[in-house]
Amino acid sequence: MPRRSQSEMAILGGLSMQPMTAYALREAIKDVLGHFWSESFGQIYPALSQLEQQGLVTRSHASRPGSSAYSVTPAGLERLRELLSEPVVETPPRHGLLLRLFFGRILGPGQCRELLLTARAKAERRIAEYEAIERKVREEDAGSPDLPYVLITLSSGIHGSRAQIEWATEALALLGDQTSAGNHPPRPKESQP
Amino acid sequence: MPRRSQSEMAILGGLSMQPMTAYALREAIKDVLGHFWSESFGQIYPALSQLEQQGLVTRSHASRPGSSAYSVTPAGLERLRELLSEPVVETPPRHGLLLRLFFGRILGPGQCRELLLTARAKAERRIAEYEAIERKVREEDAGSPDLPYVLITLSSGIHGSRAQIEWATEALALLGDQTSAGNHPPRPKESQP
DNA sequence: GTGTGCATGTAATGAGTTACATGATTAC
DNA sequence: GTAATCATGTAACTCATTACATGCACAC
Repeated sequence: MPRRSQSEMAILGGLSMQPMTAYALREAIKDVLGHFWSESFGQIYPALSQLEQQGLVTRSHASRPGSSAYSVTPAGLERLRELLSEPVVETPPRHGLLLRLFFGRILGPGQCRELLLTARAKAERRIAEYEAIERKVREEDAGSPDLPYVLITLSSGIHGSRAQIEWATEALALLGDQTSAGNHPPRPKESQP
Repeated sequence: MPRRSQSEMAILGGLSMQPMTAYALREAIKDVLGHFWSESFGQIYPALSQLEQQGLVTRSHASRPGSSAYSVTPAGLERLRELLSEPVVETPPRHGLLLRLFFGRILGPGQCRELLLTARAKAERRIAEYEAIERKVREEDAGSPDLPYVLITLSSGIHGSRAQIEWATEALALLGDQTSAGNHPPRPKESQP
């Protein structure tokens, strides 16, 4: 369960869906897994060489000289299954927005409101993105055995974003939601219902 | 914007609420900010020495010899305000559960279901924790100017967890939920308790 | 012929965790 | 007295990002 093998998992998983070059793999991770995963070049290239040495992937010469497409070997698929079965590694949380709001007394209600409005707007944009992708994959990948799983990860994003919108709205109300730019002193709230 | 200053922010913020030793600060970050922030010893001690050199915190001899409590200087408070105003640093996502589900075809529906059930159970436990903390702070910190901000961060956790429960339930249904271990009928939207 | 995109890789750098070494104090 | 907790600090290590160096191919 070292963190290292998390990258391995993403790489083998990506290649298991479709053989491709390292460059394309990185693009795919950015575009497709982007909402919940990230890998950089500095990870992917060394990891691929290592996977090749272990016989978990093979490189075959692609159309263009100098470029090579990787694909997963049967042993690699076995390894992937193994990795996927390992317990989820929890990454230590680092939620900058919440940290700022926690110290909101220092920052003042005005700036806190701005932070919340921005976060809400972002969440709204994210939902639109997710729904667009959902429509796309439902059409393009109709019938694919991967489709339900792709939909599940998308759904997670949508649920999370919706929750953030509700939360931000509630928090704004708690801070005394005047949507004007004017400076209002923090009116003490009545005891919460 | 450098990530480094994120630790500074957490440290100054923590000390701004109450002067304490480095050890106590770490405990506080673990217990109080734990849901959305983390710092380790290896970060805190060097950062504190640096902050002291910059005159942003001062150490005063505490009750016990060999231990010293830190408190924020006026300059430190100014710096904190500055840091809090800087744009939120987005950390690259690394969501192990979603990665596994995305490759769910490899893992198979059975193991995916298990993952979802575990995630849902965890979210339920988290909600109970948050609600316990909420009751506690409403009582202990009643009237404190920090209270509304603490409640906002707690509320974020509760909303997020509720969303995860709903998502997991939906996903389980999508995968063909035979095991109704723990019945989760759609929760009617209600005003807060 | 030049800019953009595809493609590969290495080096520098920094962030952050963990383990270790050390010792005082408190509780039993 | 001894175990647990409080307390401080450093060193080693891992993980990951970013910048850099390089070059081909294709469109305009």
